Amino acid sequence: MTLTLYNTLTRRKETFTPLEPGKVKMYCCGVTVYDYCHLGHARSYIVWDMVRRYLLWRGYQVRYVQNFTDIDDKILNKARQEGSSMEAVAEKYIQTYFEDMDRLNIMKADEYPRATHTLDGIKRLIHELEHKGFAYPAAGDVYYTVGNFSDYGKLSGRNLADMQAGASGRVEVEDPEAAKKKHPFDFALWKAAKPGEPAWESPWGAGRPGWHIECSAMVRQCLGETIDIHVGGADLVFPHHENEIAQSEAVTGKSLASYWLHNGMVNVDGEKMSKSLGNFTTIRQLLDAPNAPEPMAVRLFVMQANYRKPIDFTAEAMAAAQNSWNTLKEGLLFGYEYGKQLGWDVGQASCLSSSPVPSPQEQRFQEAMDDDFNSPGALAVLFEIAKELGKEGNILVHEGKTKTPPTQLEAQWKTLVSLANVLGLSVQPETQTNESTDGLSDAEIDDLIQQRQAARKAKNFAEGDRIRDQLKAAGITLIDTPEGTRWHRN
RNA sequence: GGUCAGGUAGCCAAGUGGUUGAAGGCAUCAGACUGCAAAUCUGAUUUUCGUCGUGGGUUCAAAUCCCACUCUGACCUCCA
Repeated sequence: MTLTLYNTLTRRKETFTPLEPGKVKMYCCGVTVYDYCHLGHARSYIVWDMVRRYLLWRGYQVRYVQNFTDIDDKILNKARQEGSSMEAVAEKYIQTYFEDMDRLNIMKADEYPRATHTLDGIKRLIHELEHKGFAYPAAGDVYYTVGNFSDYGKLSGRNLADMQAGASGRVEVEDPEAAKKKHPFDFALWKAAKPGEPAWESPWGAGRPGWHIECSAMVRQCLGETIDIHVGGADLVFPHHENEIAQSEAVTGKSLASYWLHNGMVNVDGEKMSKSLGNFTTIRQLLDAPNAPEPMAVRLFVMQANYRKPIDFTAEAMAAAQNSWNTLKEGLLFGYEYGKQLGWDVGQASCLSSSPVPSPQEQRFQEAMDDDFNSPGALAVLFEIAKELGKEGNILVHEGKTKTPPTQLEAQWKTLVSLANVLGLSVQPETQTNESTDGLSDAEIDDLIQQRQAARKAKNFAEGDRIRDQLKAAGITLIDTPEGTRWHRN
């Protein structure tokens, strides 16, 4: 089986062939750190985390690099608002980025380059561009000469003439840079320092780098002149990624990346979630709200759709994803709950590895994921196993034993856990049982259940139901079975 | 206006010519179970004509290929 992926550059699915067998160099455009991440960011990084994990599972050695843009007007504005500095604002939101991503179980990148740490590489690149005739200085700024790069527009499928025609019909915004540019689509590589703003010395005078140049410099510095996979949000295709190509390829004469992958946007009421529209929900707002979905439900929400298609964020959809996760979670917890009873050595989930011979489920999983990361198809396999284990678990609870051989259940469970892990979906069995929520201890709950049982035995159902309601209000759900009452925290 | 991506059953979402009489999830309803519930299980909402945005066409055969139309979103400005 071969892995195929949809390449924005060619607008079709292609077989994946790394530059170097068995190794993948992957670069992801990260965030500009001036605010908390919202669900659009969450989707993007969940998707690329999934891709990375899948490549690892497929046996590739993956080097994954993701940047932080820590020089930017929006960061400066924020700093002014808060009476703070650009560094302080950037540092704060880099930390909150990590906090949010940790909760979503997103693996750490191998390297996190920052614009402020890449100035030498940026200046060198601009210098080379200037030397090769792709850049020109203008009153302290330096601009890229779009017209000199013949491939300009190859990624986004546009040409300069069309864009100018289109732009003419749009409202012209007062742009102080416009007067300095030779061509309206030329873009800034270096911006002259403004009074009171952070600036770095350069051959063109004090100033700071433009946005696009940092990624070109970082890719080159961290991964080399050509990488395998370059990823980011679909809104970055133009102009950001187009400009990256223009910058890097003009200098190296080699293609920047073999494959360009882009994730679809998160929509709210049919419109893209974005800062400017004000229709965004931050990751922490969502996860910290009352009745918040679990982080894994958010992952599931994202992965239940194809990564390239837009998804509509609604409270209903999120609630549905939480319910879906509950189903999956039950299957994932099966081994922790019943493994001992079935006589198998559970060991540590992290040590689980799939058996050398792929099971039919693993094959179907791989088939789906090999097809441009068809995570909805892959999840169908997980749900089938989880449902089956859930059923078996129910039988075990009610009858104390099952007809299915324990070794078979063990294999099923291990398959489920390992495949779920490929999608970054995992459960923490310890915290499932030892949560000390809302003051009620396990003993107190057991005691209340005893009281309820006594009341029911005495046909005092009003009292029995009262206790049930009381526990429900405290977030405890009771499950009555012929053998007794089980309970769990919601 | 230009470029690109899509419109699948109550909702989300796979499926890109016959084994799909549409995977999987969610939801709702009914039955079993229960003192009543919850959880769970079974079935239905999706089985013969007419289901896959609409209308044509190709084919022995189409959700799946072709043409036209229509609707939606993204990008063309910072944006994951």
